[in-house]
Amino acid sequence: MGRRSDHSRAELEELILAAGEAHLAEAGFAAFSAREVAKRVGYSIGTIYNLFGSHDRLVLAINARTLRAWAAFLEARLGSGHEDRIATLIHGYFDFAAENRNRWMALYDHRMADKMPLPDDFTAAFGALVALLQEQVAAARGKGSDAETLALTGSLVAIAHGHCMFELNGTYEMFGDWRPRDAALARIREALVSA
Amino acid sequence: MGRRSDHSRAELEELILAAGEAHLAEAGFAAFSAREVAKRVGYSIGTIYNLFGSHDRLVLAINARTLRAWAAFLEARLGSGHEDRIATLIHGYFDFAAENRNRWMALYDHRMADKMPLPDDFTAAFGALVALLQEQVAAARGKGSDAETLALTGSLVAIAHGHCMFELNGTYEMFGDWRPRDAALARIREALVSA
DNA sequence: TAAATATATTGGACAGTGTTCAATTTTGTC
DNA sequence: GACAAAATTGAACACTGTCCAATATATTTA
Repeated sequence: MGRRSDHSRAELEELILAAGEAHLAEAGFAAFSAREVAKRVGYSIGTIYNLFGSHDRLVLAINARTLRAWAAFLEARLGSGHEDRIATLIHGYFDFAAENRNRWMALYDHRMADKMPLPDDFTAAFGALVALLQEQVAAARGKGSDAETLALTGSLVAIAHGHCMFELNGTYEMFGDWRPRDAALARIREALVSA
Repeated sequence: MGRRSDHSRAELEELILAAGEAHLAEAGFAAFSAREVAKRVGYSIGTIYNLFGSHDRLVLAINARTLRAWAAFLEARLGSGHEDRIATLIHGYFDFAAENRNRWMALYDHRMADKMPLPDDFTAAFGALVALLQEQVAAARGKGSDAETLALTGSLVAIAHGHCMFELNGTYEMFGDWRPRDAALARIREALVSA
């Protein structure tokens, strides 16, 4: 029924993303449905496709939000003034993932079709998160070029990711009473010492 | 229709799993379809449901095969006689994942509904893979209880997993010219030294 | 052997999905 | 008010997982 000035374009986008985020958090990636999001905001499925183009891009837009929320979460933790900033980051990493299970999982559940380039806001959100982490890694090791620090950051994030994933998907049960979170911190400390 | 003695129950299962594996390898987890598997083996969709019960359990059965293939792949590499067995394992880990992208990804794409226990053959296949790895970790460190070795194995696998995932899903591009495979090996060496 | 029972197999039906797009309704402009 | 532009709709399409009454084949019994 034509342009509804109930909401501006930007407001409508925000509305859809907020509803989509809630739906994703409740249902998980596999059960996420664009039609359900449309139902929640009271617009038709067509409108969602006009604004976001595809299921994929809607998920990516929500994922970009998740990345921004994650970065904000970590910054808040860092701001709380604990002096062991690496431990603060690792616990923040795991806590965010655990408290936002489905949203965090969706970050990795979603595979982009072939080599379609990622939307800019997604890449930007990821870049901001990486920059935040890199800064702390740089401070923790003191020495080394930016390129080396960036590469080391990649490795430390990969460590955290692997351990966090195993904690959330139950794989950890295969390894006795192994505690992924503590192990991640230990491995990252070892890597920083060796660097 | 009716019972076709063309294939015994076991033969039919094998037929379906082989076709399903091929389809999964070609299409990837997101596009995997039980109907397509039925089409490939020339049976109806109902037959697949009679044998496997659900889409989920069909995927799990294929995933169990992938785990067994992965373990066999690693054993073959270890048998080739290179003396640096840790490096052999890491390269085997990454090579298998790269050569069987979609099948390897499906291992992690698939999330079981809630706390439904995994089928026995899946758990067994996973256990065998872990045992294989644990044996090499035990040899590499020489000392320590079985429980400690198992926990360390979990941590090393998590490191490999995180790095391998970042290599396959393109995340590595965010970290300059970082090479996940080499980094994984370096981190694992550090962890073994520190252990 | 023929009849009765047990077991496989089928494929239509259902509710849901992502995606497209002609038709419709609203808004902005002259 | 008339016209053009833009936004919104929802039916249509091809697909999915899942269920299950009907059917076809095997096996067992008489």
